[in-house]
Amino acid sequence: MTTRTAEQRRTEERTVYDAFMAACPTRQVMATVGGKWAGLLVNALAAGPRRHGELRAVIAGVSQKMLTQTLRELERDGLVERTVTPQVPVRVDYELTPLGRTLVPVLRALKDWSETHIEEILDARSRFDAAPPG
Amino acid sequence: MTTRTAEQRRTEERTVYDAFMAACPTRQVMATVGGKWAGLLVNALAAGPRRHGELRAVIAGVSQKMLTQTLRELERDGLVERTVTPQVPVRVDYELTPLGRTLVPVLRALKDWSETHIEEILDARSRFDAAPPG
DNA sequence: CGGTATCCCGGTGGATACTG
DNA sequence: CAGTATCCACCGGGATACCG
Repeated sequence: MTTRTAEQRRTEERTVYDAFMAACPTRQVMATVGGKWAGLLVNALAAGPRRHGELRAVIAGVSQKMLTQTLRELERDGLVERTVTPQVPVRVDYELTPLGRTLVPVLRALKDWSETHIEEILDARSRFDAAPPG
Repeated sequence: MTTRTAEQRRTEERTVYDAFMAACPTRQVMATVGGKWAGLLVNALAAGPRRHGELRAVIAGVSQKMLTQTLRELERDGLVERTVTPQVPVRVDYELTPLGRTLVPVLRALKDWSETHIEEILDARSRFDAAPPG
């Protein structure tokens, strides 16, 4: 039988979708920016260049592993530039690239929306969680 | 000795940070909206009410588990309203709430930024990945 | 048709220790 | 000070099967 089963068709559709999703610009951006620390980092760097250690202090709570990792991702995407000054001990500065700076307003819009509506959301959650179980 | 060790201090700081992060509106919003499907879902619902099955078709690739799960989260946050019409078989419609609709422009801004700059990002990645290993 | 319940895998991200 | 290397716990999310 040449007819595909429902399973086969779904798997096929999913493959197609995967390709589509992988190409989706928004998802690709979210993969980097949607991370736990990326947003905070871009925000912190919006004020100007910062050293690794300064960021650790400002972001408070981030492990140096995640800090380095997130900075690498942002650097890879061309949002942040890493500058090494060879001295002892070595000095490393991070700053937003022009591309990175164009992202700041977008993130701030998201932040503004969040701060404006967080109460409504929290209220909605309370109501939802208190909803009759039947 | 009443003096705290460095470990203790760091753990303490992290606890404080945790409380702070947990309260951060942006992070709370991202927890819901940053999900793999939430954005696409809000976008799909921006055009009007849709049934569960319709969404499965439109979003193409989402499992019904994730669809239901994501819709629940959005409903819990008051962004989506779920309407059950008791008939056989039962009919369920989803639509954006007024609050949910205010999120649409913000998401679109993010989408626009992504589509505008995705090429630059992709280029940056290529350059970064091709960078001299030394 | 819409939803729930399980099981399971992989990625994210935290702790810790070590290098230059 | 900045970064790398492990190890590991947790959770998002996919597959599958079953309910109303």
